[in-house]
Amino acid sequence: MPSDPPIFAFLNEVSIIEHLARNRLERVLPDGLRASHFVVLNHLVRLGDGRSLARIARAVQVERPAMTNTIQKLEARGLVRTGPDPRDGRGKLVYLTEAGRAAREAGVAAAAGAIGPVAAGLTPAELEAALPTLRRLRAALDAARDAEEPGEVAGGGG
Amino acid sequence: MPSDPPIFAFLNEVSIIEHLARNRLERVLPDGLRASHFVVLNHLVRLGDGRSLARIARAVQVERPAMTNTIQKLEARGLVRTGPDPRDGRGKLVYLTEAGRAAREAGVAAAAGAIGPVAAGLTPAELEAALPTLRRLRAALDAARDAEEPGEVAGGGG
DNA sequence: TGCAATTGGTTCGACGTATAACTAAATCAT
DNA sequence: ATGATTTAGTTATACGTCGAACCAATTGCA
Repeated sequence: MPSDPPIFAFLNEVSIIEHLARNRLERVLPDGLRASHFVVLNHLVRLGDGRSLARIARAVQVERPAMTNTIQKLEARGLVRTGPDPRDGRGKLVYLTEAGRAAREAGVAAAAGAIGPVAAGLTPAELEAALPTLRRLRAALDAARDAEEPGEVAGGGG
Repeated sequence: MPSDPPIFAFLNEVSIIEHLARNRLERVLPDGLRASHFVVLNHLVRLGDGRSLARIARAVQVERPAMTNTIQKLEARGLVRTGPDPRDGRGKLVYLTEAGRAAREAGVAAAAGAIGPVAAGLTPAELEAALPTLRRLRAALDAARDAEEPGEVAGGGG
């Protein structure tokens, strides 16, 4: 049964890597911060805060209920604060607090410490060589989502 | 803040691709089969059945309780059957049923139909070019898991 | 202007997975 | 042999995510 087109082998590796990397990341993240929370913090630092839940949800590829949950947790920890959107009565904008920025910095450092050594066997050049393929595949999958809004997608990440 | 080593950008893409691909896969899998269930079916077809839960769990990178749950669901659906391990009184071996093999075939077909077109923009050669990097990174992450058994890892995983 | 369709945020219910803990059986060491 | 350690499978608990449903607000269209 050699029916194993490269795309399947590719996605298989991707899925295992995602799993291992997320587990590893969450093990070192400060204060029990979840990977999904960290991703949101990162997103706000990198792309700017004052964004609505729905916008962030689209960007980091989760459904709105998940983002409601994430933001509630982050707010309970004092890492973000929220306020109404003056331009849209439905909206709710999310802002980073100083603690949030600090947590993000700590998270980045922890991530670097945990992932860096693992990636030591791979050269940056090698990783960068594979990146375009990943980006194209991600873009294709994103576009295939029933032409739902392909919107902005979380930038570089880390 | 250019602190974005390729490894982070890489993992960011990986995590998004995993998410989109899994969602897409589960949307087409027959009978509400979950991706994690499909992975186990696939594993047994490809590498042979008559394996213990723990062995399968290690191979597909989930904890044992998750595998207990998965096998219970698969057994309830009649896709696998289980029996004691004659060589190990603790063990429980998992066997595919005909329905299980059929479900796997249907899943593969569905996956091909759902993923194939998406990957149309990427040439097999391009994907294969990136594969070694993915494999090396996966191996590195796997080895980094505190030297827990790096054991067999699910093969190509189509 | 007024009503339909869409969008934002939330809650509810279902589900998969992780960790911790427990029992049984196998393995190791002395 | 015998007790300590490890491993297999399971259960309990916590938690994050999804899909469906709901209401409020906005947008689109007649």
